Amino acid sequence: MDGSVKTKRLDREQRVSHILQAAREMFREKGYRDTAVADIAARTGVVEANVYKYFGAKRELLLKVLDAWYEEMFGEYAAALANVRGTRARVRLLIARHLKSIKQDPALCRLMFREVRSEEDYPGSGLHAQNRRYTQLLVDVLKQGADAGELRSELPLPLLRDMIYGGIEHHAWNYLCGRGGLDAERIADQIVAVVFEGAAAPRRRAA
Amino acid sequence: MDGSVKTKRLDREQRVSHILQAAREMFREKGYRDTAVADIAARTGVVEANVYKYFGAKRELLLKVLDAWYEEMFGEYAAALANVRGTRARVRLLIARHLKSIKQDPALCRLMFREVRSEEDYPGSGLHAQNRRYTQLLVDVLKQGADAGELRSELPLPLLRDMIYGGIEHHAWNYLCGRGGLDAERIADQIVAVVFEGAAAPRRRAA
Amino acid sequence: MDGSVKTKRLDREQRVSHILQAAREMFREKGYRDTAVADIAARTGVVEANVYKYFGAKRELLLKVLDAWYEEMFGEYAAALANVRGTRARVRLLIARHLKSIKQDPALCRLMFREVRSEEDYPGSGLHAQNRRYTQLLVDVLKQGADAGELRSELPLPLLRDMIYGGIEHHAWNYLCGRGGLDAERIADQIVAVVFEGAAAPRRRAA
Amino acid sequence: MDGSVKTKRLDREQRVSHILQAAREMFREKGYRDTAVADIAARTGVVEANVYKYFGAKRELLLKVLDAWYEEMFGEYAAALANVRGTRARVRLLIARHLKSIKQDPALCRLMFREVRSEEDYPGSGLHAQNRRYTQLLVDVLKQGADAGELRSELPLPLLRDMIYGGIEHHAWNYLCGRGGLDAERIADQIVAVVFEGAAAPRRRAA
DNA sequence: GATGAATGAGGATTCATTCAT
DNA sequence: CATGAATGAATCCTCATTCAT
Repeated sequence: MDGSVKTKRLDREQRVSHILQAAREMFREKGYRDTAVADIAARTGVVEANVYKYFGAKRELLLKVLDAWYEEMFGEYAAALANVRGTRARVRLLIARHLKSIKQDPALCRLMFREVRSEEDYPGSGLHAQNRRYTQLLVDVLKQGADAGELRSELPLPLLRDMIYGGIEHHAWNYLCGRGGLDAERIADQIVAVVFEGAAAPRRRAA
Repeated sequence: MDGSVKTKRLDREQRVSHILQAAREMFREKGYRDTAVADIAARTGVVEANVYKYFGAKRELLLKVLDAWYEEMFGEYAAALANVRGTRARVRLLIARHLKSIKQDPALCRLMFREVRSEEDYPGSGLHAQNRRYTQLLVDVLKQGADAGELRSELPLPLLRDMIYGGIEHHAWNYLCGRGGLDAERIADQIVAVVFEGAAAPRRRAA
Repeated sequence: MDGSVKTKRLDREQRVSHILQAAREMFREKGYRDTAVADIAARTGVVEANVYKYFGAKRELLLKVLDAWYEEMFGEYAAALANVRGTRARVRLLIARHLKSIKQDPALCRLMFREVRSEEDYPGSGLHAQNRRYTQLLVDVLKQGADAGELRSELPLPLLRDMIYGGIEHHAWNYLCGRGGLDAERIADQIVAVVFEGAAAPRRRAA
Repeated sequence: MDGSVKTKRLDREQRVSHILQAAREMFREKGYRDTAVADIAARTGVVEANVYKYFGAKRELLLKVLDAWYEEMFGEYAAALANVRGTRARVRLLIARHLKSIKQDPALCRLMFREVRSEEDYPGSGLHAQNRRYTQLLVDVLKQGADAGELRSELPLPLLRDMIYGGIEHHAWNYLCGRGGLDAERIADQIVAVVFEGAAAPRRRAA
């Protein structure tokens, strides 16, 4: 008797998962605006109204798709971080990983900028929280670095985070728009260098 | 006897200017998508078709509005720059100015991100060129700093530019979305500090 | 209490049929260009978007309407043909029938000329095929006549078909444009006479 | 003093002629509907309102363009006809000429069918008269043939005319729509043969 | 006679979303 | 739970034509 219930549950979960998968593909291929709910329903093999059964609105689909994406990334990064020591190496890891994520799925990345981050419903949303958790990884690493004396203690960490992620995004923009390449390793090195050493020419030691 | 106002006959230049003004206001108030061309026409006091006479498409209006905005900013910044010496001070000037521009007209700023930068017609457009000219101001200052020996010579200048502008945008995002404040001076100081000194704790002098 | 009538829920087939019917009527009454899709929707008792649900574009409606028309005519003619023997009588039948169709529904006839036949999407369309099938009836009859020795064997059948149908249309044009009458029987006789005997005066037998 | 007047006159005529020329070209290239009055004005090098100075409406331009076309053709055909004797040869001349005109300027030919002949303002228009004068050439030739005893006397001449011109148009349709070729001489021969000898197999003389 | 600014009206199409069955 | 019929609202853009200067 409960077997059937469990089966039902699985069905529902699978259905939701299928729809999300279809949505992710379509959004990737055609973008958010150019994807009709009907398209997603069709690809999933269900009817439009069915999509609304599981997701209240088209936008929710978008949010859920990106949420899942962050979930994946977060898990991977956190795991990778566990194996690396030294603030500099850890920062570099997160930067390189972020760049690689952009390379691997630029379409989803664009969705974040184009369709989500600018919208009014983003701040406070679950996706926003997810995003914070994601970038918080970097802040934590920086914090640990500061605590360990590897970084200046008075640094405005959130600003540093913004300069890193913002810089990456700014820099990757052309790539995201389908133009040019993206050499993750090299850029990661350069960012780390700027962040740690700064741009100022070293003072002559003596006199 | 009725309330209708006969549209005054203006020459092309004036009419174009009026339409642009109205568009700027409407876009600011309601955003791009939620502004109908008819709205702009109404505010200008002309008929919709008249708008299309001078601007081939709604999107062109958006581009022209932002173009004019950059034009204004560029002129101001370049002028201000002429009065300041020292790389650090000059960089700080541009950062603070940029932050203030964001504070002053966050709506136009959002338009750039939401509606323009992500779109396919942006790269290669006149607005893109305008934007490059704008950010190039900073690159030039950095370049001069490097030439003068104030900055490391091997710095990847474009990346530095991206970290600064990207960092600013990332950091200002909440403000842009109508949340929180923006202390331009303080942030400018912090960014300059990070950029010039870097985040690494200074090495102990001795052994 | 208001006059609005709740649209009855119909299944796809019926709805499509109703829309087609309404389109046929409107096109007949006001012509293609002067009929708005909204008009058709209103007459059908549904909303505009509903029309687009079943017909991708206004033009598709036109094509479908005419397709149905040809379908009707083809069935009737083919049936009638089965009961008549002799090439001359069979040819005459098709000519008279065609003339009568023109008389009966000149508006649809005009639609073919004004809106369809001249357009680029016509050749190769389903309607084109339908039209060929229709006129092929005549070619087949002529072919049988030639095989039976009633017609010259070397006749260019397609040209003959064109002279007959083209002649009919040319001749009926005034009627189609709402001027003058159309005596189908008499014209059919005349055409048949010209086609079979030709215009040349019979050679004097002797000498 | 009257010299200046004459100059003015010439100016006006030239202006009209230029506009007509431009209209003819544009209509040929882009069709009637897809040509804006502004296009014609631009090509002529004048302002839109100027076109309206000389032609009351866009449609008048179309009519005038085609009128001039018929004028040219009529002159040529009438002249050519003067040198040919024999009804059959004369009929064949007109047919071949008509086919060649179609070949030479299919675009203008299409304009007649698509935009003019089907419209309500055509019957009774000057262009209609022009067209009648043009086709009347053939009727006159046939009439002369009948009077001379070369053709049956009881023939319905207008119908014969319609079968010939209608047949030609029907037959040339594919060519007019940009598909296939058009062998004027061969088709002319075939039409003449059908018209004069008819389609019926010659009766066996004897028994 | 020319200019060019301004108009007015029209019309197809798209989609997210709901609701009766 | 699934279906799919129905909706409603929104908007860009085109163009022939007129009229003040």
